[in-house]
Amino acid sequence: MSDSYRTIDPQALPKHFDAENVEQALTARWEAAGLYHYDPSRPRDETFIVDTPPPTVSGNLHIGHVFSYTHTDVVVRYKRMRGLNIFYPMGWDDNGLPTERRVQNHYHVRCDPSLPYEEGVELEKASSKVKKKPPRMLSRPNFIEACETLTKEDEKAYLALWQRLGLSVDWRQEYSTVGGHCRKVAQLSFLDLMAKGHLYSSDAPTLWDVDFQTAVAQAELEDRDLASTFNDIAFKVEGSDEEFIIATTRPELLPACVAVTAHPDDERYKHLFGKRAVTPLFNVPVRIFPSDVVDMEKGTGILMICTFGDQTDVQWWRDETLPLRQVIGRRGRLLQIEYGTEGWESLDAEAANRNYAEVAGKRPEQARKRILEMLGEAPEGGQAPLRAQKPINHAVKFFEKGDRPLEFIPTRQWFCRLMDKKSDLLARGEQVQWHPAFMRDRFSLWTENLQFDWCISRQRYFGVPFPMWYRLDEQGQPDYADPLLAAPEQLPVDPTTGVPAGFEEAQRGQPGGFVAESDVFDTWFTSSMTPEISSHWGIDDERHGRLFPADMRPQAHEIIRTWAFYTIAKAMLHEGQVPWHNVVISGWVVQGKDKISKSKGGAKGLTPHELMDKFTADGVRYWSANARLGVDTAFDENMFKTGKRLVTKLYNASKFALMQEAPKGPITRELDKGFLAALQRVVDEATKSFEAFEFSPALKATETFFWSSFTDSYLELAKVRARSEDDPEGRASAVAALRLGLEVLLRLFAPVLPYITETVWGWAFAEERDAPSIHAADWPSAALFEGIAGPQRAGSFDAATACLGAINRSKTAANVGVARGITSMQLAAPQALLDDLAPVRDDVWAAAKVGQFEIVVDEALSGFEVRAIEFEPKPEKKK
RNA sequence: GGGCGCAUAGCUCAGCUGGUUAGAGCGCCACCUUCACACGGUGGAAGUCGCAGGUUCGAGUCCUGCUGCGCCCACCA
Repeated sequence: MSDSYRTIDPQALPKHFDAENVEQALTARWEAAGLYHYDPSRPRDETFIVDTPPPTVSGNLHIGHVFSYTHTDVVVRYKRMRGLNIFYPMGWDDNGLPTERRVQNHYHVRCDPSLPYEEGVELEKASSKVKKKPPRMLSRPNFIEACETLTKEDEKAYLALWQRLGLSVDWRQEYSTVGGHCRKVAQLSFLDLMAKGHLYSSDAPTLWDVDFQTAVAQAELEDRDLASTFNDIAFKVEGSDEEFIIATTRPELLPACVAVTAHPDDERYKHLFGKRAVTPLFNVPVRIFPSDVVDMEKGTGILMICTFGDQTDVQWWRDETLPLRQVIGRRGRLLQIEYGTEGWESLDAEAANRNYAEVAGKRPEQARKRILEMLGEAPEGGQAPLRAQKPINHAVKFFEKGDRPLEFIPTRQWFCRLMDKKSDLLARGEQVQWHPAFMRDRFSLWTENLQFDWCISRQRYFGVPFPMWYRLDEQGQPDYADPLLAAPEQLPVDPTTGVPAGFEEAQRGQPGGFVAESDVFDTWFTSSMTPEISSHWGIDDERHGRLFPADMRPQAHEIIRTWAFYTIAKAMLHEGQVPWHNVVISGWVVQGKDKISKSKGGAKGLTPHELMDKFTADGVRYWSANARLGVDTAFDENMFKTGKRLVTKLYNASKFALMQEAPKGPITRELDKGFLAALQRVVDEATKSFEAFEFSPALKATETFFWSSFTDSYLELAKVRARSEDDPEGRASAVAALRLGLEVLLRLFAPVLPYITETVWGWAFAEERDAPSIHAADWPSAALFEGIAGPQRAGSFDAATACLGAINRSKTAANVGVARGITSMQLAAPQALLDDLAPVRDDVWAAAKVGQFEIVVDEALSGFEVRAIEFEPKPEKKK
C-alpha cells in the first residue's frame, strides 16, 4: 500500500464525458467478466430472484419499455451491491396474436393445422406482388418455425437496447415463450391441472370474436361505449289481441328470441306470466315468465330473451332451461334457418321463412337494419310492430384487440375452475407485498368480481397446442369426455403431428382412431408460468427448489387482472404457494393525456436510442428512476436534460476531487467529519428507501446531497485546505474526506447511473478497494464511516454551509453594488470549526471584500444561527 | 353504478408517523468566461397547498362532504 493516493490528471482525460463509447466498452467488459451471472451454488437466502416481464417482441421499441425495465434494473443493482446473488432472466414474448399477424403479413403465409409438417421450408419476406396471390399455407410446426425466425430479428433489437440501457440481465437465462422450453412447461402445467381435476371442457355459450374466430376470456374484455337505439317492438299475446311492448337494442336477434320476462312485482305485466307471447315477423310462441333480475325502470320493463344477446340471456337460458335458437354463426353472420322444423316452430312457418330469407347470411348490423324496416311495415288494417325508437349510448363488450362486438356463441371450450377458489386467491393476494400497497385493491376487486371460470382454449393456429387427442368411435365421432393425454416425456408435442401412445399415424382421423385437439392455449396460460419457466418447474426439481418462489415481480398496473392474477392462480394450483413475495408496479409514461404504448405508436419524437444519443444512457435511466412507483410519469425532455447534467457534473466533480494530491492521512478536522456525517444521513435514508423498493426517494436524497452539499458547498469549503502547503495535517484530512465522500456518492448513484459511476470508479477506487467494478462493490455501510463521523456531527457541516451561503450572498451583493460599508465577518463557532473555515473565509474574503454577518454555532455542533446580515435593500425594480 | 388514485410556483413533481417564515428541477430575471465543470457558477422573483366544513394549542399533512381529472371494474335488455 503506497502512502499517497492514486490521483488523476484532468488534462489527460477527455474534456467531456464520452458516453457513447463508454457505454459500448463497459457493456462489453461487464459481459466478458460475467458480472451479472447467477451463481447456483449460493444458498437461497443470499439470492434475489426476479420474475422479469417478457416484452412482446413484435411491438416497436418505445420509451415506455425503457421506463419500467430501468426500474427493475435499479432495484437489482442495489440488491447486487447488498451482496446478493442475483437471478435476473430475460424472456421474449413471441407467443400470441401480434406475432401471428406479423408473421402472416411478413411472409404472406397462413397456418392450417391439418397440413403435415414439411422439412426445410425456406421463407422470404413477401413483396407486394406476392401478396396479391393467395397466401402460402403452412403446417402448425412450420408456422411456429417461421415465428421463431422472424422474432429472432426483433429480439436482437431488444437485446441491443437492453444492453445499452445497462440492464444487468444474466443473458444465459433467456427464454422465448414460443420456444420448446416454454411450450413444454405450459403443457406440463396443463397435464398437472388435468391430473388435479381443475380443468373441464364444456359446450356452452362463450364470448366469441367473429373476426379472430376464437373464444376469449373475461380478462381480455373491454367495454366500449357505442351509440345505439332502443327499439320499442310490439309482441302479441298468444290467442288474443292483447299486445305488449318490449324494448331492445338488438332487434336482429328477434329470430333468436326464446322467452319474454318481466319483474314479478310489475303490475303492468303480472297477468301475462304463464301465457305465451308471439314474436312479430316470425310468429314464434315463447314463454312469458317472471324474473327479479329485471329492472322495472329500464326500457318498458318487459324484455325479450334471445340466444344470446348478453350474459343475462345466458343466465336465463340456463336457469329456465330455455330452448337454443342460435342465429349468429361463428363468422358473425346470420345462419340459414328453416322454420317449421324441430326447434324452429312457428305459428306461420311460411311467413317466418319469407321474412328470415331477408336477413339470412347478413352481418348483425345489416340484419338489424332490414328487420327494423320490416317491423316498420304495418300489416293490413293493423299497426306496425315497431312503435318507437330512442337513441342511447351504452357499453358493449369487445375483445381488447378486436374491432367488432363479441357474440355469445355455443362452442366447445376448455376451462380452468377458478370461481370456487376466490377466497383462496384473495388470501394469496394478501401474502404478496404490493408496491405501492394500494395496488392490491385492484387484484382483490378483480378476484371478488370474477364471473366465469378461465377459458383457456383458443381457436387459433399459432400458440402452444393442447397436448391432447380424442378417441374416435366407430362412427368417427370424437369422445370428448375421455381425452388421450400426452405423456410428459413426449413434451413439447404438437398433436396435429404427434401421435398418442398406443396409436399410429395411420389412425389419425379414422373411425376407431384418434383426432388431435386443434385448439391452442390462451397466451396467458403460458405467460402465467414465467416464474416456473425460469425455475424449470417439472423439469429440474433441484433448480426449481432454488428459484421458486421469486422475490420480485415487476409489472404494469393494467395487467394485474391478467398477468399477476393468473400467475398467482397457477402457483397456487400447482405448488400451493405464492409465485413471488413482492409485486413492484410501474406507472405509465404519458404524453399529454395519452399513454405511450405500442398500440398508440410510441412516443412522438425521439426513439430510445436517439434519447440515449442525446442524453446518455445514464441520463435516460435518471429520468426513469425519478418516478415514484405506480405513478404515471410525463414524457418530458427537461428531465432527461437534468439527468445528463447530473452525469456531466459527476464527471467534472470527480475529476476535481481525484486530482487533489496529499499523503494519506486520517480524517481529523471538524468540517470534514461534519461533511461525512451529513453524508451518512443520506446513506441511511437511501438504504431505507431502497429496502422498500422505492428507488426514487433514494435517488432524490443522493442527488440533492451531491449538488448542494458536495459540489456547491464541500468542494468549495475544502479545496483551499486541500491545496494548502502549510497545513499538511489539515490537507490530508480534507483530501481523504473528499475522496471518501466521492466514493460513497458513486456507490449511492451506481444503481441508477451505472456508466458514469463505473468510469470514475475505474480512475482510482477499483485499485484502492481491489474491486474491479463498482457494481460488484458493496453498498455503502456504516463500516465505511467507522471512527470518522457520527450522524450527530452533521450540525457543523450545516453551519459551514450556511457560512458559505452568506459569503456568496455578500459577493453577489457586492457585485450589484449595494453592500457599501460592510467590511468584516464574524463567525462565532467552536475553534475547531473556525480553523477549518478560516482559509475559506480569507480566500473568498479577499475576492469579495464585503459582507458583515455572524454565524453562531452551538457548542454541541448540532445547530447554528445566522445573525445580522446587513445589506442595503435592493433598489426597487424599474418597471 | 362500484373501487382506487391524483389535485402544491408558469411547467414537471417532492413533501414520512400533523410542529416554527411550504421545497426541488426546468423556465424566468440579474450578475459572473475564477482554479473540475458555460453541457457551468452565484443570487433573485414567483404558491390564498382544488373547494367547504370539522378535529387540534397548531393542518399541505388527520376526518367529513363537495368539485374536477385519470385509471380499474360493472348485468350491456
